[in-house]
Amino acid sequence: MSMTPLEELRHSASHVLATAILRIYPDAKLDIGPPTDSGFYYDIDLDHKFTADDLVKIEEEMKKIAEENQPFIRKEVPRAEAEQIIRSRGQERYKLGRLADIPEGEAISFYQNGEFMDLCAGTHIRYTAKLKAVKLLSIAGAYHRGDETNKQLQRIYGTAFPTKEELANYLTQLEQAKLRDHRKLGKELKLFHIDEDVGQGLILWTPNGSILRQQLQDFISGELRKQGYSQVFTPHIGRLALYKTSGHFPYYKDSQFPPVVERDFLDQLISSGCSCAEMSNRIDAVSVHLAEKVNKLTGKETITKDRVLPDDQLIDGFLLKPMNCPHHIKIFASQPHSYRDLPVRFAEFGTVYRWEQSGELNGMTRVRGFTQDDAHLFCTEEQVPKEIIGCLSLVKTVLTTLGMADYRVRVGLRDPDSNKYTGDSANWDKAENACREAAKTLGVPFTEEPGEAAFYGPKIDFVIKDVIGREWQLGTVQVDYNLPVRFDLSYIGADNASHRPVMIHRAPFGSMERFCGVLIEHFGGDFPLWLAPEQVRILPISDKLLDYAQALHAQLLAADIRVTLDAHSDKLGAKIRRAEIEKIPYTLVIGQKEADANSVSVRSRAKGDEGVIQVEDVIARFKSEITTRALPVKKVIVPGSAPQKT
RNA sequence: GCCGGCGUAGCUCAACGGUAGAGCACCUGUUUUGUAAACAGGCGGUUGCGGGUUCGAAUCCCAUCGCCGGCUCCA
Repeated sequence: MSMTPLEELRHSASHVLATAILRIYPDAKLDIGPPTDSGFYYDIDLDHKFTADDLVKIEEEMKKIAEENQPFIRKEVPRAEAEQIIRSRGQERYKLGRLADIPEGEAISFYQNGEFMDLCAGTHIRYTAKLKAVKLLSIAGAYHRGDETNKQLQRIYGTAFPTKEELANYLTQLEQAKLRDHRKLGKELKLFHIDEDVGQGLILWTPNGSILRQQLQDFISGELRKQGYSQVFTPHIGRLALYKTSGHFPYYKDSQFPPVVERDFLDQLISSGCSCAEMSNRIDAVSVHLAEKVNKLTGKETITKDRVLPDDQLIDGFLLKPMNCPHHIKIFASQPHSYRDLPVRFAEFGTVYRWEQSGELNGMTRVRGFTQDDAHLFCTEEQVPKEIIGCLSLVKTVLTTLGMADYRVRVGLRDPDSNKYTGDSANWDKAENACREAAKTLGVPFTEEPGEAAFYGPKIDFVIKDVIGREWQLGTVQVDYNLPVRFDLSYIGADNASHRPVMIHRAPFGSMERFCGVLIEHFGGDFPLWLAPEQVRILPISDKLLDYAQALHAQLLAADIRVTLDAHSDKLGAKIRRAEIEKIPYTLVIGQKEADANSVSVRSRAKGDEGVIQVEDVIARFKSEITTRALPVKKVIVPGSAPQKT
């Protein structure tokens, strides 16, 4: 495996990090230290817990090692000698396991710099003196081999660049990215709130954030009408049996909110002294009737005998819905369908709830309750390719409209070694092919990733990075041959026989919460006019202009523009400053001159003072900018800093 | 869930064993303003919640909740 020069530099930095750590903490047991996209890390097992002060000390030691200008020397050895080297250095705890990973017949190499020697395939820079710009960034926990049943090690993250300037630039970039963090902007611009009394990962949309979301929903709804979708509404809960039929329960029990058990059952259970374990079994269990039905439809023992209990043993209850599909399926199944009706497309902004582990929650991007811009398409097998392409074009429309170009496309296929997938493999092959072919039409590079499929079918995901480089799946299109079988869906074909439809699940935004989180960061809070919660603010330069200001305010409101009036008795500069901080796209300054001429002085956030314009003209301009969903002009000024006074 | 760090006024932060403070925001006056901060006064905190140590706790200890960075997970 060859490394780029930058990776080589960073990987060498991780060796120097290990060298420094062993100098200060000789008892440290090393695991691995690879380069990453933005730097490097080393995983270390040590009783002493590293602190921020330790990082400073370690970094100083690393500088010394760089100054010592040690050469990196490669040494290839036979396996037995490798083992002996590792033992002699007291590093057998993890390194022997890493040695065992190297296949027989492959070269076993060590790299030595100074007194330090590490099992390593390489490659490296030639001398430590080339490490001129290294910075240790953070300490984190990480499981050995990424397996949570293994011991958790301490991971030290750092980064390195060829020059000090590049490092400084990178660190500045990191700082600036933090200013755009949706959690920070969400608070500053009053877009959303998370309250611990309401619960972790549950978003409260404040008025400003609600405008943003509503605008996006209106936008997508308009696109859906053009594409022949039907709006539906469904409740937030469904009976357990529904999810036992779909297969979502109990397979995903750990990532669902626990079921709501009916009161009668609860009373009964309490009086009968039912144990927790027994209760859990009886909730998970499936009736004889349902098991037989599902097994017959799927043609195999999908629901095993050990999950079946007699009806009087079953505990009924409801589940907060973890997805909308079963509800939409039931709408489809509620009426007979002819091939002439297909495709049937049901759309709903459907709110779902999932029990994410507390440590995984993150602002709006990883939450426990979220609203998918969901839809389910029911079509014939022949219609699948065209429908997938239709869905993809919708996602593209969305991303293009918002100027989001920095995303990647992932075709999620099943993992051939896993048994979590339902349905027969011929259908899987068809569905995977349809996805692959549709992805090719996108005109965007995509990767095929085994193991990324949903349990019921393959999918095409749009993945976008947040300001600190974390990837989030947004839009998704999934092909499903399985749920139609489980729910015994059918339509009458031209041959007057019953046929099985194919389902497509799709959500161009993914979830409103995650999408808005990413969107806030994408725009850094400087939303295009059509999305800005407050589009225009009127700034009278004195109270004497209030009458004119109020008339103007009414006029803009009548034109359906989100406008406010700053009636504080502050100087103009203060009003402008406030509007800038709140990232209001346009301010209209009015003084006597403007009032006399039925005009306004326009100041845009992007360009500053744009001069005096007639009221009718400025309204027309705003309306046009809103209806075309124009993207904001990039500001030249760096975010967060005021322009210098001249 | 796990490892580590952090919770002080609406916001950003100070006080680090000895009477909880500043700026901004907000309210009230004064000011009537021309493109990024007028002036004065006022309101506002059982220091996340609960225990403990101490003459005395925001500060030290324990527990719990929440947040942050990773890890694991993500239908």
